[in-house]
Amino acid sequence: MPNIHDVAKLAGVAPITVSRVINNNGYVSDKTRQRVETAIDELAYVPNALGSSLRSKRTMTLALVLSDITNPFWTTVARGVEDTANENGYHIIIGNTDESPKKQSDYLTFMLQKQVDGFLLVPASSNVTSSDIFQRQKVPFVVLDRQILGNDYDSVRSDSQDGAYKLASYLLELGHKRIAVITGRSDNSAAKDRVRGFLQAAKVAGLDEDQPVYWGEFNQETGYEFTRVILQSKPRPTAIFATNNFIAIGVMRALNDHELHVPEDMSVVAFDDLPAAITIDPFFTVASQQAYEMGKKATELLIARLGDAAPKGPQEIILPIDIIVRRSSSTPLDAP
Amino acid sequence: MPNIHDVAKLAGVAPITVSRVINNNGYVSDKTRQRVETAIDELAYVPNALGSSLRSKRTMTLALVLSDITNPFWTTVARGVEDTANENGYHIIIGNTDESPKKQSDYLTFMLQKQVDGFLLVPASSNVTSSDIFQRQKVPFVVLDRQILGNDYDSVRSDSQDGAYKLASYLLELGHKRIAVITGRSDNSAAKDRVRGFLQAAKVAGLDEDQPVYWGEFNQETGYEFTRVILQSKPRPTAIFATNNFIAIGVMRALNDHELHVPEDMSVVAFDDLPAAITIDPFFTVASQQAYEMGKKATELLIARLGDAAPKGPQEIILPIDIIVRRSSSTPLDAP
DNA sequence: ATGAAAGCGCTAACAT
DNA sequence: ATGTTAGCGCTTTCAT
Repeated sequence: MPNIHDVAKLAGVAPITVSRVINNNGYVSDKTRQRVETAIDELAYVPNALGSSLRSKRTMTLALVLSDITNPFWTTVARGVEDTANENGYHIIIGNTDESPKKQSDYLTFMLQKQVDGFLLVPASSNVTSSDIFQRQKVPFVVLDRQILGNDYDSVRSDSQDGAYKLASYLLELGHKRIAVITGRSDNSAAKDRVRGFLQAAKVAGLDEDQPVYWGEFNQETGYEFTRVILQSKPRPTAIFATNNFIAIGVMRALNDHELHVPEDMSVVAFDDLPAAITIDPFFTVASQQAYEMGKKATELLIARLGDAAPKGPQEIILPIDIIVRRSSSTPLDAP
Repeated sequence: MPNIHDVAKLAGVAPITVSRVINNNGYVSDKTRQRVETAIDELAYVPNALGSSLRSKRTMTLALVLSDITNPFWTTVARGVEDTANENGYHIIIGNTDESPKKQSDYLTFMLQKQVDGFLLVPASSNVTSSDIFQRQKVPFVVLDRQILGNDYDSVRSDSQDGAYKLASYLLELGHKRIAVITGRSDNSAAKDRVRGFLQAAKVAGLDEDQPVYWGEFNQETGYEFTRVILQSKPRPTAIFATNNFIAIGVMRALNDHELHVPEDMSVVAFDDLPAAITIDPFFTVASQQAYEMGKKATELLIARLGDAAPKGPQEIILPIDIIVRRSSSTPLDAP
């Protein structure tokens, strides 16, 4: 493969001049630029980013570490990140942690080795002090969706507590008196915030505070299994509050298996909409997060940190949540 | 940030010895290894992969360039690629082309600059001779899902023609006499193969060969718009054959808008299953591709090429397709 | 079992 | 407007 030296020789200039043409900086006369570009084409020269980055100490690459790109919510966040990064001349590399601190740590190490300029992190667990590794390595990072220990970091997340409050209030106004909540792990701040918002709404509505709350994972199995438990419980709740989209799908599957109808036999509401692209007929009443916007805002903040536009202290951006009422919820019937 | 030199100094050895410890190759005594590892921990040393790759000419990174990670089919392929790559010590970086040759070309250039060891490519268009760029740069690549010009390249794809043949035959056996096909762009070999398989089945069944075929994009809009056209056409088809999952969703939305029931008023069959994770209640009769397997097989082939296990000539791996019958299809009623 | 020297490809810093 | 020099951090090659 030809290198910058070969191009320089063919064009009759010094390597640094070729570099100036490629990166479009410094002074190069039009005539010289022409000659260099011809040489580049002739040799089909592709600059080696390793050499460039090693010397310049910038890779123009950002790392996005999230739980699972299979979840349409995260896919949407990722597109927001990718689009915004590209607009600013950056590229991204993605890692899936599957909520495992071990996988997260492996990816962070790998990406640090690759010398990414900054990180966008959805922490696998709030208990892992993943921020240490960044601070030691002096790499800027932005935390998405969740909170971690300490408060001296940049973050972008939805107002989960308020969203849950509004979604629960809506159910309560319909007249539901007993609502089951199925949520994620207790070391996930979003899972906790959503439960907190729910309980707050229940309290305001004057309900007894021992509404059933089931802690599991943000996945379909959790939704499925706990719904089976809920259906056996007495008094049986008239509504189920799923704190993410996968849990909601598990809930629906369990209800279908029991031949129960939604919303006639059970109301179901959820966090996180499913993208229109993969939905035949939007059905769930949801607290809809601004997924694309979350990715965009976080990336803008990170890129600002990398340049001169860095804000002073740690930034905390909280995005509002909208409630969208659809057909999965209605006034309660009397429990059987 | 500390470098290999700092670690070497602290451990009282030469940098090359540190390198040997990190990469676990060459002879290092246990005692020396111990000292080096202590030094690494003490300094929180993270090896710089840029220096390493620049010298060794290997990045242990593969590029996956596909149309759109938002499509659950590609998400599944990507997980197959990622898992297989990781098992073999490789990492992947992903680029979305959105079926645009320009975006594809931009990503290929970027990834070549990053010196990836090999490419997994879902070509945006069969007309673009993207293989040129690889051959010039002498980077191994494997083509997924589709065919491109020439035949001297490695590829992994589903047997689209046979899958379409079986899916169409199934509809024909139910008694459908007029079936509309909605498919992707004609420069997409998979779109063409599926139409070809369909027409072949129609011919075998003795149907007139002017079954309506609508060429568009592999997206929801195409499914939606053409379904509206189909509903106006005379004689009206009794079944719609969607050649991918997004088209199928567009079809369903259009039918819902017209208050038509599936399968009572119209049978619908599709290529590509939707993942169980995001499906409440599997409904479509589908030709199901082995998405994960496609990613896995392609990655194994690419990694074999990179090592000594390289097969001789170009390999062409064709995966079988299964038909799964569900509730979206039935015997036809008389057309209105 | 360990090390010295050289160089991968590029650009920062400093000329001219 | 263009060039020279040096060096980013690592590993290949060759010694010992």
